[in-house]
Amino acid sequence: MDLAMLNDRQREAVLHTEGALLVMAGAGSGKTRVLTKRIENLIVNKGVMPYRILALTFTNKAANEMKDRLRQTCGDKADMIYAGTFHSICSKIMRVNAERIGYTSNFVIYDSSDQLSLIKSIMKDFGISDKTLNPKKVKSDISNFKNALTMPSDIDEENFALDEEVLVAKVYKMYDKKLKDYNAMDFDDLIVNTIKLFKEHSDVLDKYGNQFRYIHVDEYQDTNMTQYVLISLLASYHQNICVVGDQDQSIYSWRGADVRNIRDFEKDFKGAKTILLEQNYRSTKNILSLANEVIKNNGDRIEKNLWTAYDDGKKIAYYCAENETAEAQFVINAIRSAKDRGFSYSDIAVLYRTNAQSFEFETAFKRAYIPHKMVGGLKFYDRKEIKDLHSYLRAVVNDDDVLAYQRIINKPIRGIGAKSVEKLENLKYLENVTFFEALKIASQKEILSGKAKKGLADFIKIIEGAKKVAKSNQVSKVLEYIISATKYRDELKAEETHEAKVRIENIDELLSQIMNRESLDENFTLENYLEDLSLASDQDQLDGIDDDAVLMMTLHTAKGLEFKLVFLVGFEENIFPSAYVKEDPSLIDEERRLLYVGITRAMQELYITHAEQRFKFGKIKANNPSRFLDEMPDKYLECLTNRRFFSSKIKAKKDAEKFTSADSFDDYSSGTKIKHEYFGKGVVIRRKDLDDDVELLVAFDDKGLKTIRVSMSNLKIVY
DNA sequence: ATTTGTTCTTGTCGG
DNA sequence: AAGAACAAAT
Repeated sequence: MDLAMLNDRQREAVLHTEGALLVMAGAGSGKTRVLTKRIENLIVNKGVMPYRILALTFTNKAANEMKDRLRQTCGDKADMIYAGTFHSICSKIMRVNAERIGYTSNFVIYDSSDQLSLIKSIMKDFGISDKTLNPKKVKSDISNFKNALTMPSDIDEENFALDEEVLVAKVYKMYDKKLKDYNAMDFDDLIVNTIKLFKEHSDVLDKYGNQFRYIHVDEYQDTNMTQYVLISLLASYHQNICVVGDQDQSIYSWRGADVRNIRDFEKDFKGAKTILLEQNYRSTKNILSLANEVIKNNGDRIEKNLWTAYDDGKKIAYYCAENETAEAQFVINAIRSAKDRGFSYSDIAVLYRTNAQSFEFETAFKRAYIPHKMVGGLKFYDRKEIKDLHSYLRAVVNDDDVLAYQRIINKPIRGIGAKSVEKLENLKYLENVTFFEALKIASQKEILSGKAKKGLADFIKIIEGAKKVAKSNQVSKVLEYIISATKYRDELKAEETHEAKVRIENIDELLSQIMNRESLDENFTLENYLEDLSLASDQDQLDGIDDDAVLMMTLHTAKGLEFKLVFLVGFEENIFPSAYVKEDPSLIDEERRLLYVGITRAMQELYITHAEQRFKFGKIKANNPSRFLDEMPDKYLECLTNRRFFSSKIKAKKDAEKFTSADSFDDYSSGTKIKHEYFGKGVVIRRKDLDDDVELLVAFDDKGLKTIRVSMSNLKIVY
């Protein structure tokens, strides 16, 4: 095995196989290489059987890449290592052992939108309005309960002082019951139920604990409490656990990730060794220095000395555009120039804070004939027609997937409305049978109205037909059956709209994707398909694409990736950092870490852009440059704008002083109610954005119409 | 009483 | 664009 390509620290991490090991790996310090080499060393030099190695990665793509690299040195044995995300490994374990905790192995996995619709329907049943409880808040509360391993049975409502908390607990209990009744698990359940399985069935834990002699966890800074518990249980058998991570790149606290895991690793695993990887092999000095300068502003972090042997490279280009169109145009020009200088499209990525920003770039790229690919975002699989067809497939696999049945039972319209569905679900509980059984019973009895009864009979026929096809045919055949039996395509065709045409194209695309998978893997089953679908990550879309195209994605999705050229766009207050920091200032540190991740994706050139005005929710809004701009020393930056660059920095500071407790320029859109020092209360009629100021036409309650400049007046927004 | 069609509101980040 | 609230139709 070739260890020469590793530096001393990396080599140490590769060879330190016994006991607990924490690798603090700065951005671009070669952690993937270390993990792969480490596993290779275990297999090749230490003769460890591959199935005794567990590697938990952040995406399936990372796991596949690891296997691909290992296959080159270890051969087909590489496929036997257990590599995957926490969720996919847990799902694998649950499929084998589901019966032990009251599930069957064909359970479905509910995604966020499934969760939300289930929560909404439960709230409706309880008569809780959306105003009393925000369903999204309930969803995150439930997730927090699960991530703290607080089971519904652990909750005693007596302990809650607030009515709201009591209600959330009530919803949580029903939510948990329904998931079990539906033979479904949400993402949190995959982990929590595996822990439950291990705790309640020591023989199962023994099996896996003994099997996994070497455990690896990548991106450890983004693991949550349940994931920590899970690996602790498994690692208690052989104590060989290696985690890799970087505190400064922790960007998922909003979904339960807890940096305490990485911070307390040495306490949690006795005798742990820590190795620091501080040499960066990715970026130029300018890029790395900028990243270091920015992240310095975070409190509560361990100082790190990330360095590179590379040259200074180009300065970071900063561009302040007039509006979002000009911002996209600047990016296009810079891409063309990069092409002329010998870069490929695929060397380039456009990174943004929110998916909504992608639209402008997509249209601009299309117009400019720049090949591009959007990663993540509104996913293909989130489209209505695809979700409908998938729900049919889910219904075929799982008789109790009530959510899937609810979605499709009246698609196409069969006269089975909400009330009928409610009756049907009641019947399921009354007769204590699966939902599909309940449908069959209902169609024989006089429970539904004539029209609904007829529709139900048709529906049952379709599902039974599809089940029959599924028994002895490939997935594509089942789907084709469903499409023709439901006349799904025919109905769209009859619509004769552009939208319907696109939907038909999507359906055909879905079919061809499935057929493609079938041609590659003869054991490709419907169950496999649904499983892969629910566990796929955004980055997985990059697997196997080799088009020469500019990639567009969110900063979160870009984690772990690198590009020669990076465009960091929308560098503005209320976008990056997100407007949510206004409500909760403690969020700023994570925004800064996200920026750190963004900057360190760049290898050679980094461009940061900002639009002074942009359309948002149908209105023009002016945005100040990101406050993070002030944290970037001028010596690393080069201004590529004929507009005011440094003045905008000064302006931001000036604004901050003037409006410490008030609001910044961007909040004075038309319709805003304001209060003026002398003129009193009024409403903004029109706003005009000047170079360094904003001019407002205001209708004052007492003084009539006045034109004022925001910078000249002491204004407050009246809510 | 239910279902179907229409208008209105809303919008981080994702396995 | 999609779901929710509301109005109209059966």
